[in-house]
Amino acid sequence: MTREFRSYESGRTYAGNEDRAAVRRPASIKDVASAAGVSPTTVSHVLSGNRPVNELTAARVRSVVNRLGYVPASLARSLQAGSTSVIGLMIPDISNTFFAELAKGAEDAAHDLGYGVILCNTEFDADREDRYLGMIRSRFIDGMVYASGSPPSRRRLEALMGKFPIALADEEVEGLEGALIATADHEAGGRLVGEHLRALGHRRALMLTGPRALKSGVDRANGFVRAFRGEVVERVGDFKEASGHRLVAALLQEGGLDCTAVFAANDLMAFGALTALREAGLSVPRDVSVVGFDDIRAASQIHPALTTVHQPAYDVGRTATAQLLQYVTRGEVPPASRHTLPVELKVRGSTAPPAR
Amino acid sequence: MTREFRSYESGRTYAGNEDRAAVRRPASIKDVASAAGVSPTTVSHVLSGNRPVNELTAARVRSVVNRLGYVPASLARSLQAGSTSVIGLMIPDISNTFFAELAKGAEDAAHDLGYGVILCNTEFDADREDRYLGMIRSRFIDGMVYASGSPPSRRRLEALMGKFPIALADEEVEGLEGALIATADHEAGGRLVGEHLRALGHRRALMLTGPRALKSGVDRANGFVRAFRGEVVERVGDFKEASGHRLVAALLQEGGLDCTAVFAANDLMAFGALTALREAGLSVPRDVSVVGFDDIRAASQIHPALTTVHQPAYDVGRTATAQLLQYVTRGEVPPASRHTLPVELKVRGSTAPPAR
DNA sequence: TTGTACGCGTTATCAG
DNA sequence: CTGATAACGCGTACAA
Repeated sequence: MTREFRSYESGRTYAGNEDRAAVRRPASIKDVASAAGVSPTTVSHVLSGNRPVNELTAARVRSVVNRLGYVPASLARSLQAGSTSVIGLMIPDISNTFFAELAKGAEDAAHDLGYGVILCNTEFDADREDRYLGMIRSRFIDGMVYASGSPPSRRRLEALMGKFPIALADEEVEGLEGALIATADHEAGGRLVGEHLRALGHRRALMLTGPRALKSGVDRANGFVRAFRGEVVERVGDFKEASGHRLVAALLQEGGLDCTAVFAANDLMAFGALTALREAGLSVPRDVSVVGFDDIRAASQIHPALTTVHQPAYDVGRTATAQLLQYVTRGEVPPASRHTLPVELKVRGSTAPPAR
Repeated sequence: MTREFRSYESGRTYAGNEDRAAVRRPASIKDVASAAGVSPTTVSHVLSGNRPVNELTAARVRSVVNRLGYVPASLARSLQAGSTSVIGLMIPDISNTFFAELAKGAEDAAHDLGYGVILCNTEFDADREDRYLGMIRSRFIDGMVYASGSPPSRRRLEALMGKFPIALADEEVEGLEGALIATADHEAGGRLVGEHLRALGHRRALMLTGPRALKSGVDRANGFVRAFRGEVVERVGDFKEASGHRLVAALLQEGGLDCTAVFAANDLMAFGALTALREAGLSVPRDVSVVGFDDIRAASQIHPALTTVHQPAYDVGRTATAQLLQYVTRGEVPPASRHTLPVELKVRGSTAPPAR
């Protein structure tokens, strides 16, 4: 039993069903005004408190508001105000705990200032990223926290950067210097690992890096090498578990690891390395020590628990967003500025002094 | 060196800085129209293709569009269209991998239909939840996928349910029957575990449940008990790792487990149980088999890998969203309907036949 | 204390 | 093939 309601002013159509409460045209400020015998202006002011209204009139208006279930259309309000109080959060993969934590921080910071967050999950897909960048160009969102980074989209980002409020989180984007950015102290993280392994007595280490293009990875590697002051064998992976496994397995097959420690660029690769070592009959940490980076949740849940560098993903998201909003709320484009957040070494069961 | 731009029509103020590209009033369709010497109507149609336009005129318009960098304000378009093409996703905690997966599914489904998703992370905070529910009442979002559930907010949900498009994901909400809902087949999950353990030869099992208030947990327990057809000792926990540890440790201290298998209501509790067993010098699966529920990432990475029931979190999010949008796109409120998604038993190293 | 009129930027309608 | 006009729903400057 379907019916149609036709609003007399607009001719717009609303379909519904008697059995499950039908969708009817929502009450507008005009409806309230005429029902209460006042002007829309008065209704507006009763609700906003922006100017004094006769208490009796106000009461009458409020009662009508309740009776009609009137709620101001935030869309119209946004149009007139010129801003939506919504920002975008661009990340490659929300199911990666690192980005999930980052998202949580961003959401918290936004919530504190009454902003909403649109989840822009890109899967590193440039088209998808473009679509979301379109939201800022069409001004549906007031700003963007950008933590993704498919290379083809960098040009677009660059074009937007000076004209719209954008903050870079977690990863710097090559060639985009004059930006607001919040990132973890990757270099210090690498240094902490280097110092830890050196203090334990290790002198030869295998370093599994991520792609060379990412500045964060380079920073980690540099920090490590400088602090470790021993021999470092380097192999380039891609941040995935499989690559950690592959690289270590290959080395083992080629005639031995010849290292007492492995430093992986992230926890996932460390997991892969652990598996490869176990398959080769090596014991961690007795035969080889293993260190990761990120401190994702599983790092503390596996056995042996993984020694790793805790990245303040939550803080990165929160800081980037808070900084961005500081300017967005004032209708300004943020200036270039850098916020480097401290990392922490979590020493767990996967590291020990090298065997004699 | 700060300046102000004052738009002559509106008197609105735009602040900027010469050094970093200033924010100036974005070009509107009127600006384009007058610069191209046509009416706004024509500009609109050139861009939308909704009616034929003289190719010469069109070319001129397009050139002006590019020169001015004109992008239609989606806000104004939404106001006129009566919908924003954005929905909300209400979840308690995005950093929980289950909800992160669910969110990914929701985002994918929304993206497919050109919809955006606002992340509504509640931390089970009723105020926060209320604020987000406000977005649907104020029609800033066209619908809501609801996977949260602080008890005090249920009334509000109920009030909204018949009037706005809402879909329940993952967890049914007590007393909210006439709704669109997508959930995993918890009962079947419990049954699969029961059959698995029985087939292995187990006849006495410890079942660690979640809070009794959650229908999903009750379903799992019922499915298990019915299929296991053996003796079941039940202990009530709270889904946290610590509670799994506590319950098992207490039982061990009271004079033995007296069971050959443990079925935990989720993986986290299973982890706690594993730790307690290990601390008591018991070996898994030799002395005791352990099964979890959810299949979070760490489940396959611990040693021994955990036998568990894989929950289709992604599919739950995707299905709930796709179903919701099916109605939203037609401006309808979804009818009551249930979508139960299949689960899968992942048999890993933590289960084996009971010792002789 | 209240109301009128206009602008926000877009698209649909109707007229030419 | 094109344009003027109204309407979406709200806030507010200005007038009374």
